[in-house]
Amino acid sequence: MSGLRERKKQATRTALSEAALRLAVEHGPDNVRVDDIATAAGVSPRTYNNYFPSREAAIVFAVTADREARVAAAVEAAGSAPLSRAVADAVVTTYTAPAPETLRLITASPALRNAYADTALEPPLAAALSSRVPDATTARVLAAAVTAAVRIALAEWAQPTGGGTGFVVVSGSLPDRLRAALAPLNPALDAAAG
Amino acid sequence: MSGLRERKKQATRTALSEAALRLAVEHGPDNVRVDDIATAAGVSPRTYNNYFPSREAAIVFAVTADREARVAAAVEAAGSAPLSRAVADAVVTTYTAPAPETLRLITASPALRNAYADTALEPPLAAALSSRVPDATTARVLAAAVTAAVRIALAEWAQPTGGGTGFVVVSGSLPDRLRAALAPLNPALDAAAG
DNA sequence: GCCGATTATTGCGTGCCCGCAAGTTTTCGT
DNA sequence: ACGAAAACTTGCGGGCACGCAATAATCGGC
Repeated sequence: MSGLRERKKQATRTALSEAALRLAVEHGPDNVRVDDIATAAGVSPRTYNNYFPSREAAIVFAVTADREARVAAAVEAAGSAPLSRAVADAVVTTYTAPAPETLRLITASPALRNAYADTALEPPLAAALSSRVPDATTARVLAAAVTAAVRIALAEWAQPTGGGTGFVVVSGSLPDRLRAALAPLNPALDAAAG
Repeated sequence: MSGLRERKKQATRTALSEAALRLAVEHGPDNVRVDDIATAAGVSPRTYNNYFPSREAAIVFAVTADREARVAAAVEAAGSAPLSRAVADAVVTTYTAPAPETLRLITASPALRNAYADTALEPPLAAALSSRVPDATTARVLAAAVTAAVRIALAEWAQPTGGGTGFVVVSGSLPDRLRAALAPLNPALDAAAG
C-alpha cells in the first residue's frame, strides 16, 4: 500500500471535493454542475462518478472526511455517562465543527442535508454504538433513528415557516433544536445501553 | 368537486399504477422503463412524472393507495394499549396485507423498499402518532425512527447473507423481524405516550 | 529494467427526472 | 351558451447517474 496509485486517487478525490465545496460556496449549491466540478479538478465528468455517487456527495465529503473518527471519539469520550447524553453530545459536536458558512450551505439544501446525514452520520454512529449496545441490529436501528431525528431537526431549523394551521414557531439555536429532536429517543438509547 | 377533471386524473393515476405493478411482476422490477408504463397507460412519458416522482412510486402506489386510513385505523384500534404495541401491530398489519408475491417484489429491490417506506409508512404514521403524543416534533421523530427501523428489518430479511466475520444469521418470518427491529424503540414510544 | 496482470480513466449510450413553454381541455361566471 | 381563467398534457432540452468496453497507467515478479 501507499503506492503511487493510492496517493493519486486520494489526490483527485480531495481535489474533486474541494473544488465542489469552493464552487458551491461561490455560486450557490444549485448553480454548480458536475461538469464544472470535474473540469475544475482536471478529470472527466465520467470519472467524477467513479469517486462520488451524487453531485452532493463531493460537497459534503469536504466537510466529512474525518467524521468517523470524530463521532467515535465523541461517543467514547462520554465514558460511562448515559448513552443518550453521549449521543447528543456527539451529534452536537459534529454539527458545530464546520465553519458556520459551510453549515448554512449544507443545511439550506434538502439534498445536501440528506447526503450529509447519510454519509457522515449514520455509518460512524452505528459503529460507535456497537461498542455500547449488545445487539448489532439494535445498534443499526438506533443509529438510523438518531439520523432520522437529526434530519428532522435540520429541516425544522432551516425552515422557520410557521406551518400554517397551528402556530408552530420553531427556531432557536441549532444545538437546541438537535437536542430537542433527539429527546424523544433518549429512553430507547438508555434502555439499550442498560 | 367530483368534476370530470378529478375523475380523469384519478383514472390515469390508477391506470399508471396498475400498469406499473403488472409490468414489474411480469418482467421484473428492473426490466420496466417508465416509457413502458406510460405507453401501457396511454399517456406520454412526460405525463408520467406529473403523477409520480420516480419510477418506483407508481409501483408502490398500487399497493399503497389506502394505506393512510389503514395505518391510522391500526393505531386507533389498539385503544389504550401501550403505544409500542399499537405501532408494532400497525406495522405488521401493513406488511402482511399485500399479496406475498407483491411483497417479495417490493422487498427484493432496495429502491422499492425505500419508496414503500417513505410514501406508505412515514406520513400516515406521523399523522396517527399525533393523536397519542403531545408534541408535533416528537410525533415526526418517532414516525421517522419507526420507518428507519422498518427499512433495516426489510433489508436484513431480504438479505440472508451471513455477513462474513460474525455469524449473524438473520432469518425467520417477516413479522418477527419487524418486531425485533422495532423492539429497541419501544421505550421511546411508551415514554412519549405517557 | 522489462512484461504480463491489475486497476484507473474516459467516451458512449441509456435511462431517469424535471423546468419551461406551447397547445389543449375543463371549469366557472355571467 | 359563451368566453375568459384555470388546469392538464406534451415535446423539448438539460442535468444527473451508471453500465460497458476500450485505452492508458501502475504494480509486482523476475
